Amino acid sequence: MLKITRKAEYALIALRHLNGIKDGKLATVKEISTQYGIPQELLAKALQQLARAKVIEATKGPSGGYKLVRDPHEINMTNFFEILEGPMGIMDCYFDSGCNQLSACNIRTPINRINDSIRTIFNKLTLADITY
Amino acid sequence: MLKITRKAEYALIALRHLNGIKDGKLATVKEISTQYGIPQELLAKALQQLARAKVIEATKGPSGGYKLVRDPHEINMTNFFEILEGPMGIMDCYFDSGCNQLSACNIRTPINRINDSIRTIFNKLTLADITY
DNA sequence: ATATACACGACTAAATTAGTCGTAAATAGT
DNA sequence: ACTATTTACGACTAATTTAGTCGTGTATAT
Repeated sequence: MLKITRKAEYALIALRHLNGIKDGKLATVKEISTQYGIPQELLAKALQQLARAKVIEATKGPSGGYKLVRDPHEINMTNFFEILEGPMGIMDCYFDSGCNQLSACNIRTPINRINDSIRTIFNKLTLADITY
Repeated sequence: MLKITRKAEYALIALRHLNGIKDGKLATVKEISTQYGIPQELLAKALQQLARAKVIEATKGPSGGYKLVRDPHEINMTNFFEILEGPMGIMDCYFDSGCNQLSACNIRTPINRINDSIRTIFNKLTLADITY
């Protein structure tokens, strides 16, 4: 329970890698996936999502690859996870309104408080923190 | 992502319910499941787990049911979730040692810090907090 | 006895996650 | 222009996890 997906895990490994390479240099999906033993296609998808979200930037063609384009201090983990996995909450009702229990539910308020606590943690955590 | 299971959700609703009823009184699975619109068998299982863990106490037979036996302040949420769902961590490697990425992994340390933060939140949260 | 309520393992169904494949588009080097 | 390389992306399948059901057993109050 409370697990993140492998896709997010892989993406985090990749981001950290990108953060570690020299300015201007690029890293390819292939490089990263072989270096860390990650399924290439799956990592590719994750990086595509991050590229769409403008967290990283892609260059196509030979000698292409990805690089970080944002300050690692500006990439917070709530953001990061929501790019890859959609809304982050321990229960759907934090976002959805379509709940069948509805009126009877006696834990909505406390659950929301927990959610907020977790989101606060992830809001404060940036890629820079992950990098040490 | 980072979701708790429905079973845990149902159990939380039930615990809160048990916490709200008069001292000495019991509540049955049937009552709770109909009141909150929860599948009876699934709730039954969750409560059985909590009973085994001595968080609640069962009385069999007619006019039987469950009651809380611990001080709500002593039931913390890490405990609670781990009774129902096993080890709580955003990644398995927090507990498992059998990871295939292993040596190459560049995020183990930061991931563990995140895990600790989340566990700290849940450690501090007790059933009493959930009840308001 | 009987009806009520918990205990529990086995099973099925649904949903989510993980991973693969095929194809397209851009581009650097020749 | 051709080719090899690399990202882009949707469709698909496989694996795993979660949700929910069923059958059977045991305790007990009346």
